[in-house]
Order: sequence, then structure tokens, then C-alpha cells
Amino acid sequence: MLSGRSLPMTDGRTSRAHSRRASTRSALLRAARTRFRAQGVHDTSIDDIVRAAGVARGTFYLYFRNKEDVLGALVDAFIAAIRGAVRRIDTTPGAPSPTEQIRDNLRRICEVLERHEDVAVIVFMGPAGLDGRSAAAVERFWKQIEAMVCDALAVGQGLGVVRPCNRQQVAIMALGAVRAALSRTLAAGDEPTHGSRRPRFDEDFLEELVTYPLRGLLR
Amino acid sequence: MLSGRSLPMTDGRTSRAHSRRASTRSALLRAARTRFRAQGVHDTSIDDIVRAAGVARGTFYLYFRNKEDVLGALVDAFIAAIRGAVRRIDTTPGAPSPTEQIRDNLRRICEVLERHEDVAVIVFMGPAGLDGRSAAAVERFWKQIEAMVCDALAVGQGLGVVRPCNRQQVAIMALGAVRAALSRTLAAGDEPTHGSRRPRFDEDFLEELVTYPLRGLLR
Amino acid sequence: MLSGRSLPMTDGRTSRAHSRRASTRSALLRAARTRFRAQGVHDTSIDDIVRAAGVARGTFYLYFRNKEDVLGALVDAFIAAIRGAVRRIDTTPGAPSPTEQIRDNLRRICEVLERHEDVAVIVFMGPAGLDGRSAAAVERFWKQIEAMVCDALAVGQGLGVVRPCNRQQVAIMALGAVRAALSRTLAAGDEPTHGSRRPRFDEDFLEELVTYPLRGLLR
Amino acid sequence: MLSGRSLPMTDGRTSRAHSRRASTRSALLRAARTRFRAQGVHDTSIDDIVRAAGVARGTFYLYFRNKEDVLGALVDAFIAAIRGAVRRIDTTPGAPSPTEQIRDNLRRICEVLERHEDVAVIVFMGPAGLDGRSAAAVERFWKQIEAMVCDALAVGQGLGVVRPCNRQQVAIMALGAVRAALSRTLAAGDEPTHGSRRPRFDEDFLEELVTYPLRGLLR
DNA sequence: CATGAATGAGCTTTCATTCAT
DNA sequence: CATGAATGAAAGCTCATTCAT
Repeated sequence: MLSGRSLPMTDGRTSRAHSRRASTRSALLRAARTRFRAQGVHDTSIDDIVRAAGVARGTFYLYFRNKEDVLGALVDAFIAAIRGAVRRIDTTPGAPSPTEQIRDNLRRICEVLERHEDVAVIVFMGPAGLDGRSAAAVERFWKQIEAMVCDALAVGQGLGVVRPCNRQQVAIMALGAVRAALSRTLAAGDEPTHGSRRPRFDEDFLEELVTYPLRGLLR
Repeated sequence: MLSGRSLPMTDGRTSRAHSRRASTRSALLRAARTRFRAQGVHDTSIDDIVRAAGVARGTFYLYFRNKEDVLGALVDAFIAAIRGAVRRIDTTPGAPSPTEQIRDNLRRICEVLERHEDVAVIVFMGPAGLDGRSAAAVERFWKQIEAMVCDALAVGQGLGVVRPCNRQQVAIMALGAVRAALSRTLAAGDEPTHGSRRPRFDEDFLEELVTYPLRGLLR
Repeated sequence: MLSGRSLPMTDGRTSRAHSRRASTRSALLRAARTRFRAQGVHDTSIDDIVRAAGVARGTFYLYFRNKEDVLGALVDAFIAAIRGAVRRIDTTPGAPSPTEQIRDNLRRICEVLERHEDVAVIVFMGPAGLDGRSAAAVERFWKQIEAMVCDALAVGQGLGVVRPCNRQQVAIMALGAVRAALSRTLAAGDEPTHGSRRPRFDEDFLEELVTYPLRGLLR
Repeated sequence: MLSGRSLPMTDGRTSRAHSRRASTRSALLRAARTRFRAQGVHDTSIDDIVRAAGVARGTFYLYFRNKEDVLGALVDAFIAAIRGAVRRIDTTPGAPSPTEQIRDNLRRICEVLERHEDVAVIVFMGPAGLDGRSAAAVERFWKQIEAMVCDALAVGQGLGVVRPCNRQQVAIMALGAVRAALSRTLAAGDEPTHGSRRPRFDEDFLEELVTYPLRGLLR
């Protein structure tokens, strides 16, 4: 107490924690992500998180208000990453074909999903256990994506490549198809193969991921 | 009651008791359904349910083992109803076109959804807050539907009407598209219009519900 | 429903119950005894008892106020039987020796124990799980027996056959010795030998049962 | 503790916390002991215990898994204390007489009983309300003591000081006699005299506690 | 007499959150 | 910043008991 201690740690746990990670906050995020994936969001207690993060219970509340708050942070980061992966379709002459561009978008999205697998599962599998607030964030995200697709459909109709249709409904269905395929592939990596891991997103999968939704809406 | 009963019997007493039993049970199911829809499954406590049903706490446990048990009962009934709405595609000559038959199936499914709206929302919106066990029941349902679609695709390929493709993936996507559309329409009836209620499933909606998924997989 | 039914039973259970037993009350006592022995008094619920007796829940309360009440009835019957087995020591000349008479008393007590085994276990094994009230009944019984022994010691001291001692304490110890031996032998019949049953009270056992306590107090 | 600590350490914060921990735990043990004695184990609720300890409900579960767990802790401590009080009989020449040694053992046991009165009552009065696990612990304890006595009898028979007999049965009876006397004296301190307290174990009592059981088995 | 559906008090246990150190 | 003991509201579930039939 009186001595000049230059090192803050009192035991292995703490020291390990400090040296190993950038910050307590990211340790908590990491731990939350992992536990959420492993036990589901709402079967994960704050205790599970802090234990996994190797910090004290009270520390959690220095960084987050509650469980939904962490989840919100995770989801926000994930959504930002997905946003970053999506490029607007370039319709200027000389640009790659729209189909090509869509495929590239989906390829980048798949990469993001692989990097953020834990959170992706949460967002894609439906708002499983996303108590109120957080579910709303996810919902907002999907609405925005949907609006983007809707706009793209309008453009496509203008260009005469998209068939006449109820754009909103078709956007929903196209998105639903993609989401279902991605969600299933994500889920597949969960329990079955513990050794090899990952059937993952290969080129054939990607091809169908583009083909099916487009056939439904192209002329 | 009025008749002169001179001998002990499995009398009105028993039958009345039985109908009381039946009605309490269905009151509980009704209440559970309503609360689940209103607050989400896992934010609904046993207390919420019994209060809504107007019975005592202990009464609940005369009929169900726990919350998942009620949910299971609701989901089972719903699944049975959906099953009852689906007819196998009849490929004998003279039968209506498969597209026609698919549209009829979907129309009947929509009717079931309207009748079982509360439970439908739970099953369609994804395993939102479905504590472990219950989520499994819903998951099983979807797996079975998926298998049915997969089989249908195989038949279709045999007949040369379905394009060559990864059947499993296409089944997932077709189902995802339909599910997304239905789910959204169901959800639409939720909060916004409390007076008029229901944008519901009209013929245009139904038409697109058939068209979009089929275009993706037909030759 | 409309047919003239001349038999009062509504199902096998009821008819079986009525024909098999003398009265509902003794069926309940029987059932209680058995369950108490099998699960312990306080792990036995009213439900266990009525189920074992094959009667309805409410019927129980036509005959007993509560669990302790049944236990009380069982214990009372047991105590009466024990009392009936004990004869005052006859000190008139020409009577068998006191030791002989004590041995006979104990022999008769052993017989009672065998007949009332279920209740005997409860009374002898100590107030195991005897919720307050019931424990008191058992306690009263032992106090009375103790008083009897105490009196006998006084008589014995008067006759000069019992050594001078703290009669109360010696009575307690003599009783404790006998009780321990009987209790252990009773307990022995419980779980171990399921096929042969019963090591039970043989003559050697009885001999020591008399000898040991008496040596401690005779001159 | 006194040494100059110049390095990070399990510092005052921690040690203070530890002593708080320790004191809460022992407050709970104390409270449990007292309530168990006053109301009987199984009529004592967790609520009774925490109220008596002056802590919140949840605090209990920081230290014990359930009621049986506390009881187990109490019983274990008691049994250990009793064990510590018993010395093997020393038969080497020059040692005090066996009777003397036995008396000393019993005297020490009586002292332990007085110190652990509350728990002693539970263990001695029979496994009252000792749900499953804990009852087993007590049972095991008595079996071990019994085995010790049995061995001692064998030795005594070898030395020719113990009469020929069924050693097991005699051990049970001797133990039963002692246990009954101790148990009764313990119980005596319970309700009657709340002011003066304690008739307790005096030398006369102790003398008879040795004499009676020994007379039954010595030649 | 007999029934069994209904009751609700009461118990155990969990867990998000606070706060003194 | 970090800690972790303490809190207490809230949930789940059981079971003795009542009462209309």
C-alpha cells in the first residue's frame, strides 16, 4: 500500500490479462462475442462474460451499461463492416457487368461474415434473444439493406433489365433468399465438425447465391 | 342436473370437470399465445401467463411442466395446421399445373398463418428468444419443410422442369424468400395500425410469392 | 351416458379400491405407512399417499387433518401394541425370575416390531424428519417407557437386586442400549438383502439384548 | 504479515475483503447453527438463516450451494472436533487404567459437545431432517465410532478383561447407552431453563457414563 | 362419502447492479 | 481504473388445503 508499486497487477490473472490485450474494453467485447456464440445471447450472463474476459464483475460496468449495450457495440461494428463491404453498382459504361459487381459485393460480404462469424450468426439467425433494444438495431440494419436493394431494383427497372414487379416484396424475398443461404452456411460451422471446421463459402456456393436471387427478378 | 339420478355415475360432475379442465387449459394456451406475441417468449413469465388467463399460479403447473412446454404445445398445433395445409404436387396428367398447385398450397398456408397469427410470428420470425429447447422444436419444423422442398426439386429435375442446381442450397433460398415475405407481412400487422389491422395476404402478394421463388429454379 | 348403469364404479381404480379394502381410512393408513417407510416421513407428500391409496386428493381430508395426523394415528397404534406387549414384572414368589420376565417382554416387543416394522423404523430411528408436531408424539412415547423403567429400577433397588445409582440416567442408558440394538436390526432389513429379507431377531440376539443392559444395573 | 512488502501484493484491499468474506461466512454458519437448533433443520428456511445472519438472501449463495451444504459444513466441523477428542486406549504398562482413559475420552467428548452444542444435538438426536447426503455423513461417523469400539472389544477380549459376547451387538449397545445419555443431557438444556441454563455434564454423570456401559461388557 | 380442479403461500435460486475499498 | 462482496428483485416451482360438484 505504501510502497511504490510500478506494476498494477496483484496476481497472474490480472497480469496476464493486461499484457495479453490491448484494453479491458476489447477483452470484454471479445469475451462477450465468444460467449454469445457459444451459449446464445440470453443464456449468457454478465458473469460468464467477465469470467471469460478475466476481469472483475464491477469492471464490466465501467465500460458498458448492460448486456444489450455490449451486444449493441458488437452489432454496430459488424454492421459497419458489412456496409464497408458493399459498393454501389456502377452503371457507367465500361464498368464490369452488374451481375459481376453483385457477385463481388457478396464475395466481400462473405469475407466479412467469416471475420465476424460470432456476431454474424447473431444478426443473421434472426434476432435470437436480442432483448428489445438490440433487436431494434439489427432490424434497422436490415431495413436499410432492403432500401438499398429496393433502389437498385428501381434503377434496374429504369434500365429495363429488371422485370416489372412489386419492388418492395421482391427486395424482401431476394434478401430473404440470400440471408437464408448465408445463415445456414454460418450455422453449419457450429457444432458438427469440431476438428476440420468450416464447409464455408466456396465459389459454387457464391455462384448460386448470385444466380438464384437474380433469376427471380431479371427480365 | 335436472334428471333424477338415483345412482352414482360418471355423472355431470365428471364431465363438467372435464370441460372445466379443457377450458382452463385452452385459457392458458390462449393467454400464453397472446403474451408471447406481445412481449416475446422469453420476456414472458409464468406469472404473466396466469394473470392473463385469470388463474392461479399453481394451476399452470397442472397443465404444463414449464414455459417451453406451453410453447411446444402451441408450436406443435401450428405445425400440424401448416402440414394439413400442404398437399403433395399432383403430377398426373389432367391435374392443375404445378404452379397452380403451389399457389394453392401457399394460399392455404396463408390462411393458416392468419388463423394462428401469434404462433406464426414466433415460428417465422426466427428463434427469437426461444430458450434452447423450444428453438429446437421450431428448427426441426423448418428442416422438415426444407427436406420436402428438396424432394420436390429432385422430382422437378427428373421431369426436366427444374434447372440443374445445388438442390439443397436452392431449397434453402426458395424457402428463405417465402419465409421472409410471409414473416414481413405478419410483422406488419403488429404495431402500426392498431385500429384497422392487417395489410394481409392479398392475391397480388400471393402471385409474387409464387413467381419469384419459381423463376429462380425453373429452367 | 343414457344407459342404465347398475354399477357404481367409473373406472378400474375406483372399483379395485373399493373391493380390495375394508375402508378408505385404513387404505390411507396403509399407504401412508408404506410411503413413510420408503421415502421418509417428510419427503412423502399427501399426493404420494393418496396416489398409493388409490383415492382422490380431497378424500384424504375427510379422514385426517394433515400428514402429522396420519403419522400420529400410526404411531399411536404402534405404541398401543408395544404397551400391550409389556407385562409388569411379577415379584410374587413362585413367579419366573425377573430376568426371565424381562426376556419375555423383550421377545414380545420384538414380535410387535416385526408386525409394525414400517412404523417401528420411524419411532426407533429417532425423530428423523418428523416435522415438529410428530416428533413430539414419538418423544412422549419414549418418556413414558423411560418412566416405567425408572419405576422398575426403584422397585429393584428396594428388593436389593439393583445397584445404587442415578436411576434416571441408568434408565436412559439401558433404554438407549436396547433401542440402539433394535433400531439397528430393524434398519438392517431395509436395503441390503432384497431377496432373502430379514436377518431379524433371533434367540442369541435376544439373549444379549437382556444380558447387556442388566449387567449394567444389577448388583 | 509484518514484513516489509515492497512489491505488488495481495494487498490490504484484498485481505480486508478476505476477512469480510470470512466473517460473513461464519455469520451464516452461526446463524444456521442457531436456527437449526431452534426450529429443527428442515423447518429452517434459507430466509430464516439469512435474516438471522443479517445478510441478504443472495449472499447465502455466495458461500453455500444450499441448506444441506451449510449443514454439511457444520457437521463436518463437529465430527472433526469429536475425532480430535478421542485418544486410542494406551495398553502399554505404566499407562493409566483403560477405564481411566475411557473416562478421559468421554470427558473430552463432553467438552466438545458443550462447545458445539447446537450441532451436537443434530448429530446425536438422530439424523433429524438431515436430507440424504448429510444424513449419510452422520451415519458414516457413527459406523466408524462403532468399528473403533468393536476393535477395542476384541483387544479387551484378547486381554481377558472383556467377557465373551457378540462384539458387534455389544458395541452397538454400549454406544447406544452413551449416546442416549449424552443426547438427553444435551436436549435438557433446550427449552426448560432459559435463564440458568445447563444441568450439564458433571462428574457424577460422567462416572455413570463410564460405569454402566463397562459393567455390561467387562468380565 | 368421494372427487379432483383450483388455489396461493412459500421456498429455492439466479443474476443484474451497486459501492466501499 | 479495478475489484468482488453484497444486494434484493424476480423468477420458477411445489404442495397442503379448499370446495363446488
